[in-house]
Amino acid sequence: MPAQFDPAATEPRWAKTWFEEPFRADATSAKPPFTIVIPPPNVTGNLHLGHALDNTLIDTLIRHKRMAGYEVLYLPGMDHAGIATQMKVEQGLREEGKTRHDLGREAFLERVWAWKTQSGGTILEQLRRLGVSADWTRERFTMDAGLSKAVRHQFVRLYHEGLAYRGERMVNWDPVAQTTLSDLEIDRENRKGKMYTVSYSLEDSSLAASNGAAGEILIATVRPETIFADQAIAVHPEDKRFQHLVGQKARIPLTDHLIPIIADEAVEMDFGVGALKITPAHALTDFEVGERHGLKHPSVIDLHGHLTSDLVPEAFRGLERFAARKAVVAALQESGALIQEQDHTTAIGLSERSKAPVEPVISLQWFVNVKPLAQQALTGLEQGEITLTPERYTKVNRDWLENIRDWNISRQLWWGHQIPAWYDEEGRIYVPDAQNPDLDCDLDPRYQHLNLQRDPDVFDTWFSSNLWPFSTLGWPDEGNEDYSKFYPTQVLVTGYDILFFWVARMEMAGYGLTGKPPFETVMLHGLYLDSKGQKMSKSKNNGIDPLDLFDQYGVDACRFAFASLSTGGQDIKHDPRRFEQGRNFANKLWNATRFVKMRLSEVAQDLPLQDPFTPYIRTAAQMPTEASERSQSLLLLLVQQHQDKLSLADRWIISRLNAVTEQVSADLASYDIGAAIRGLYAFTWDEYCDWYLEAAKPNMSAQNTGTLVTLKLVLEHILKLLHPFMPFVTSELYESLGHRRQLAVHSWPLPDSVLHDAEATHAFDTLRSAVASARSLKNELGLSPQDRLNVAVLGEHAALVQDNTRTVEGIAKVKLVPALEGRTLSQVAPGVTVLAPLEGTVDLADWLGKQKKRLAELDKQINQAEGKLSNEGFVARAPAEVIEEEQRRIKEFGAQKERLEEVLKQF
RNA sequence: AGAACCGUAGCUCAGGGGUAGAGCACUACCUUGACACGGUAGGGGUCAGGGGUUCAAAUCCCCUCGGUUCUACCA
Repeated sequence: MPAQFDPAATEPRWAKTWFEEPFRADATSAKPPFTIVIPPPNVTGNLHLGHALDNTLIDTLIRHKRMAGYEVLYLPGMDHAGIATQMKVEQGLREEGKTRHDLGREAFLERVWAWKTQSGGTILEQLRRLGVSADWTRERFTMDAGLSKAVRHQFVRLYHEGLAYRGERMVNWDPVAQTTLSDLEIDRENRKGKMYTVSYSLEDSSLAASNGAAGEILIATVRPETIFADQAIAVHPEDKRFQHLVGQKARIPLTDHLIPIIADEAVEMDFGVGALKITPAHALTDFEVGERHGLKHPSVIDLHGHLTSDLVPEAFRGLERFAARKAVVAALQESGALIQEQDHTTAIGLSERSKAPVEPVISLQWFVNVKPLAQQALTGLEQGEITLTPERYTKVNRDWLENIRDWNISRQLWWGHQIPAWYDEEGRIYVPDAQNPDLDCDLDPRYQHLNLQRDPDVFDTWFSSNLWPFSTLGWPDEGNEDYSKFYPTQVLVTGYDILFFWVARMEMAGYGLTGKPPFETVMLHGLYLDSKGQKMSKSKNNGIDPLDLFDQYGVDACRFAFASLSTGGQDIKHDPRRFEQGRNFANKLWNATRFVKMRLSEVAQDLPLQDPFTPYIRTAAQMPTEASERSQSLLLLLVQQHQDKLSLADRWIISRLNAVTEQVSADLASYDIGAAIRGLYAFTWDEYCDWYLEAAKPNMSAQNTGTLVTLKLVLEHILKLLHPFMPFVTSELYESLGHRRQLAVHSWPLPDSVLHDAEATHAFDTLRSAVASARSLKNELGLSPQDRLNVAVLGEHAALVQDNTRTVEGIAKVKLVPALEGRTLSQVAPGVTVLAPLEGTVDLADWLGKQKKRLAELDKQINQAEGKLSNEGFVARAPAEVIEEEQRRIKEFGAQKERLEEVLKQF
């Protein structure tokens, strides 16, 4: 066994095993289900740290539950990412000098599928490196037949319930991708621009607005190129400056068009010049104002972002919107209508995919009225059917469901689920019957006399990923085994940044279509930020590739870092030191095992150290009830069989292990994965390796069967507890200890109060104090570790130390003697004072300084405790345990103080 | 404009009414038969500031300052 753990030599074999012989979920099992569906990444995507974090947390929960005896399903898959995928394939076509229209819809889609088969989905391969224990036989894709059927059923149902409708509304248009977008596919970005003050002349030149000269009214705008589509000028109804002008008319500059001046509450009096132009076709708020005032909404910008329409003076027609802005500004300036131009920062909406500024347009699209669906989800949330952790996100979830707007679900793309709606020559809509949703209307015998054309558009990708928790399990076939067994799912793990669009939509779809919550618990984690605390983005080029981290530190180390950095949904700032810590920890574990194996093979070849329950695998009938588990507890068995042969250290580590087992299980139950791994790290390193292994060293002859068995079983127990977090190294080590079945299918240890041993814990703590004191003295005396120093022990627990002479001498590398002659250097600790002969070159002043500091500290603690106890309120109101603790502290610190003063008398 | 989170050792972060913690960094010593990706002994903090509640506040409440994020946006 090499002296260093080499992840590269270990990981590929296990990753391959877990992919080729996946952990298949058995829908017919009698075990209780535990289901997590992966948040499906884009088929175009690469693994980023968010995915790695998600899936580390998921796999940790999953591996734990599998070991704990649940029928576990971890369902992997991807979504088809409508726009992203289509743009990717179109990019390829462009390089061949073609467009998708050259191929036609059918050939284009064949090409997309070919791309998907060949180069899509690398992300799932990357995920395998992470060691996820997914059921790869159940991998799903949102464009699969089954999931497509689910989408179709969803639409048909919503249509017949009156919730899906077609209408003319203002939508977000991506002029590059040539499709509508939902609000959530838009990134807001603050950009520097200009705000223009423009003069509109009043029809009645005898009037004046107080913000301009006679005969004019000034308005402010950032989009002067849209003035040709203006339908009104709006002012606030209570704005005294303009009240006399309401109902009057003004002329759009560069044209002869007159528009009314209206009053609307949406206007902010204090902003700009107090008046603004209303352009209902080109801004959402303007559209809403227009609706209130019965304005028309002519458009002057076409779907490619060019100025068009008879309303536009010929000079500007055909200009691209940003070129048009320059031209219009120049013309306004020339005509004297441009009064002012000032710098102004506006939040501009950019298409998430094409990065083009989004153009609000009025268009005929399919929408879903989500209010009733949101209401059902809200009710479920209120009733606690879904729990969010951290709990504070419940409010965010609720706010989102309460304020949700109608959802534009149609996209002008080819890649996606084509909308199952047909139109006749008069534009009437035909949608399949609710009873027979799979029958296309143009194949429906009832409609053969009509010339039906199918809607060419496809659904928003979210209109399929909202079904993911149940479409992947066979819905709409609710009699399906998988659906019956594994739905609703238990946990959803994702970043809080997509609480809004994905989580809320799954909740609505779950309640609306299955009548059940899609998941019981939503576990939200924070964003993974770069080391400066900034969000990673392509534009900033500050992304960190998890695959590089895997290479550099090993996957277990990365999983350790992800797990230990994740606390309470806080954002995670990248810190390489945490990955080093994980790497070092994996190595520590490796070497602890190496040590145990070496010693056991030297000393104990004949000992019956085989785990008596290997290959014991818990079956359905043996669900972990407390009673059945007890009889199976290896540690309990160990304690029973070797009771007389256990050393103090053995008893101590078993008691501590039991406490840690209990704590880790509790942490996992409350989804506090960070606390769980931090606790395991501390126990493994600081207690098992630093103290127990050292204490065991002098006790490892063949007669010490208690220690030899403890050594091995505690190690195996640690490997089990760590397995969900660091599956590679633990599987490898467990196997190397002689187990034939892989660690992942062994059972999760349960704590047992019988193993709690307070006496051993206190006693061993005293030994630790004695050892630490002896080491400290050796340090003061400038001795090297191998020098055997004679030390004597005084104090309340001196006898205990003497009873464990071999252990203390072995760990501290000292020689315990009954007493010392002459001057001594001493170290006072709880329960014991350790003395060493004062010889050689010692910096006495330094040592005395430290002792005085220590004395002052003791005094401070004693005074604090006495202060509390002399406070009547404290004695009257504090709990009895707290009062006893203070009394104990006075006694303990008092004893130490006494001993310390005794020691200092010599000087 | 609303909402939430954060401010603890030099750095990155745990803790979350009753004794201030970890990793890294720092100082000194140690290549001792598991591990230098290691070991031992140390140094280092008025828990952002101010009020309040309480017998007791780093922890709960309020305010201020600083930082971050989300949502909505003002032409």
